[in-house]
Amino acid sequence: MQEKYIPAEVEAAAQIHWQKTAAARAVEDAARPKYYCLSMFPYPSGKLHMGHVRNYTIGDVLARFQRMQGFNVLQPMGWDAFGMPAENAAIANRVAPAGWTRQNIADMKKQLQALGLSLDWARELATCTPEYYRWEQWLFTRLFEKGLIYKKLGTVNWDPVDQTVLANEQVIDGRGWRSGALVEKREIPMYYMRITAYAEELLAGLETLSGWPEQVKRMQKNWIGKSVGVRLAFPYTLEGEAKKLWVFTTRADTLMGVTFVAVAAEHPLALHAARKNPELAAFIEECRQGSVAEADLATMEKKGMPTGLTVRHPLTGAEIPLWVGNYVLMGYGEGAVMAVPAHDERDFAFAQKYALPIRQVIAAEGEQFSLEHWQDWYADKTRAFCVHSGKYDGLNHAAAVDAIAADLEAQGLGEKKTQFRLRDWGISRQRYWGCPIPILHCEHCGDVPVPDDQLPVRLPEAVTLTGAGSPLARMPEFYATTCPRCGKAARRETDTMDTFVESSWYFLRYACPDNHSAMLDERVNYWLRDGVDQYIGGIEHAILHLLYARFFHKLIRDVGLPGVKLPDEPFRNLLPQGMVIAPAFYRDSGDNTKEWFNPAGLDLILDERGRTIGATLKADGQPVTVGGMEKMSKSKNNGVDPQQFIDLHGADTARLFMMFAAPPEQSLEWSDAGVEGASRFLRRVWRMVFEHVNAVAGAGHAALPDLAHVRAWLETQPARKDLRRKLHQTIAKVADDYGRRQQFNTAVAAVMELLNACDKVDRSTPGSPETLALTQEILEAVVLMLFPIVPHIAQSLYAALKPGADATRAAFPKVDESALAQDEIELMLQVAGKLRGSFKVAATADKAAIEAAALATEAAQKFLEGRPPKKVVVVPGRLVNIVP
RNA sequence: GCGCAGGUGGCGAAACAGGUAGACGCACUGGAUUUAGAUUCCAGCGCCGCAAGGCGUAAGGGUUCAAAUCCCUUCCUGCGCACCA
Repeated sequence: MQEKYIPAEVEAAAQIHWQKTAAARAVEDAARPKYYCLSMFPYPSGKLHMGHVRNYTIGDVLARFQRMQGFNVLQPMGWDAFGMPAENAAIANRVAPAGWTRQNIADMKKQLQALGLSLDWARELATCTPEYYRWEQWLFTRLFEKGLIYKKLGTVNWDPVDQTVLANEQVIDGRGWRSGALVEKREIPMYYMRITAYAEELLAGLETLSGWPEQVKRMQKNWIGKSVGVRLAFPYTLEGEAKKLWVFTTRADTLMGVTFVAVAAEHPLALHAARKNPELAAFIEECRQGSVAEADLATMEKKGMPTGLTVRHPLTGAEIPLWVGNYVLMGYGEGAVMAVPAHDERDFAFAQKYALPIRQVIAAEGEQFSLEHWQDWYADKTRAFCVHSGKYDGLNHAAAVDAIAADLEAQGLGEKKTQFRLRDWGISRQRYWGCPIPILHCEHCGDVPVPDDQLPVRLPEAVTLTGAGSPLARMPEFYATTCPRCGKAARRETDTMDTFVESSWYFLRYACPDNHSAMLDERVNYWLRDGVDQYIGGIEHAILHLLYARFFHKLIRDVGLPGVKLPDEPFRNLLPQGMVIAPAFYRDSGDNTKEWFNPAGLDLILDERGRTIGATLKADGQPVTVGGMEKMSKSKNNGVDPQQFIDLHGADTARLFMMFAAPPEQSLEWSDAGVEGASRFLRRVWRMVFEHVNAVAGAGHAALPDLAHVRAWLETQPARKDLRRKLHQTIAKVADDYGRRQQFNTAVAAVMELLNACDKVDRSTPGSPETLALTQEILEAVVLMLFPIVPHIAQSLYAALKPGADATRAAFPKVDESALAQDEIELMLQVAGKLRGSFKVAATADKAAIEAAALATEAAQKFLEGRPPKKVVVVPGRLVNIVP
């Protein structure tokens, strides 16, 4: 064994060994329990970032631990390869998105391999290949025929200068990111997936996901947003014709307090009124400006204008003014809302602004209604009741809703209805680099799904991108075709699918990526028998991706594939991982923008306590401003390049630092000093093994004594007996941290503590065959306990400790229960809840004996001053609290 | 704006079921080894205080024998908001 730890050599050797032995290859084996460990696949942006390293290290730690526990582990990897960055790169660098993406995949694969992840590369897939997306198209046609995909108008961001649809991300302060033009909302036909048809099941399914964090389930529940309310109509007459304006409300009990009704700017009624009202037309035009992002809509100033039209109150028949409001969304519900200013904050602010009447219809016992103090008790459904509401006066919330709904229903003006906040999923994108939507438009037959024998609809790869619309729409060789039903000329759909569609089912395809005749086959039944065992990925995916994937999984289950049986939920356990953050440094550029500097190009100025109080740019020696901790990103230029880092310190150091610095779900602060600590620890373990191996060789014993002999010897060696207890306590703790708690930082800390204890004892007594045997037991366990996190160095050290042994095939160390037994334990002594000392009792002592021992302590005597205690609380195994 | 998290020494964090606050690591200080540096080793390290002791988990209040942990109010930070992935 070499004295010096050289990560590059150790890691290369281990990786070659794993490759030769196909250590990570996953093969179906009905006789063995499986463990499917899945990390969210990356977008091939070109370079791995630290968020990836963290994500995949967590996955690898769990995969390796579960292998040591005897499971048949599948840990696959692939590429979420369609998306906008490839198009942006294509425009900027005049390279085709396909080639750019493939090169990035090749580069990133090398980086992933350098990390020593135990991935089964034989199952690698990329979503931009026809072998993958053809099945997505195939499924699309099935869903289209079942009515689970349909067409309707949807609102998008339109850049009037670049003549293109923009993603929300491309709209900055209401303007197009390239053109700077004011963005407009525009309605275009799009295909939608009927996720609302699964709303109930998606909601109910959350209850079965015991392996998901409550936080994520709550977010999904609120996102689905089931509410029971009343759909009701305000009748009106337009050009002599009787019509109804429908709205939905969860507070029908406030119906008598309605003082106006508001519709969206795009609502037909608003457009009708605007024809004769130029001022209103101008306002509607103004409402068209800005992005469609909900956060923008919700934070903008609420504005409105009367249409001059009125609707009638459904119960009283009173005339109610109809307004246009910029906060009412056309694509949401009915595109109209009833307003009760007295009992809704947003309506209240709107009414104040435009001097609209405010009418109290809810009161509570002992509460005075005022415009400042009604929110406090309005929502308190146990106390509030109707007032100024005619026959409904005195009814509480539920009774009033029932009565009002019944009266509305009798007149055909409303009914109780369950509504979801969840909206159907618009999947059409007017972009090139995505999966083509397999639809043909025929003048005679309408929208016709592409027949199976014409699938896949291949995305042409030789294209020129201009930034204005999709090149597919300019390629007759792509879109010109004939209708499979009538044989006449037809036009192929040129929109592509939302890339969320590809990422909604890739985890199923890993089971059988080589099947060219079916989407999935019976291998799925093995790997997904009860779903993916562990899914790991960024918390930012808590709602959208995870909800879409759950939905898609159920769609595939219900379409039914021959020989395939899917569980109801795809992901049994979910571990959402926090971000990697680092300090960001900048200079103000004067024009309200900031120039960000990478820490690699800076000299940091530290105060006497080691805090960063300033920094200068190496290039010019001038100061830069120290910003806060930010997510590592291109825009803040605060990223650390994983590859450079691995070249410098090794993959194991990177993995150890990432696992030790914070628990997986928390954000992780990058720190060069912390990395130094991780590196130091690995050198220390290496040195301890080196010294031990040399000591064993130098002692020249024929063989180290066996366990029975060592146990007997320990009875005469209390310090070493304690050390062996500590070893087995540590094994129990580390196994629990890996398996149940998934807290790797405390697992590492426990091993460090064990080594600290080991060092202390060792120095106090000389070596002997028994000592060496105990140290051997400890070091073997330490190396195996660390193996999931730092597999390369552990591979080397295990072979050094046990020549010929392969750590990759080793089982996780077992706890020796007999080593855990303890004769005497220490308890804390509290007086009036304050810690005043401690005392020892026999481990078998009962409550009475513990209490007696506590009262006999000097500290207790001092505080009691001879008086009997008022109360004594005994918590066995922990403490005694004496209340004098 | 709405939804969901989080806030503990100089720093990253630990405290798992309401029961020893600060494990483990970093930084720092003192010492040893070394030609020097790096490395390594030993000791110290929440705040105030000579000490006894007191105070201390964002702020304020409450429940309890006992609160970082439970409840209420406020403040701050992060994530998501449907076309970034």
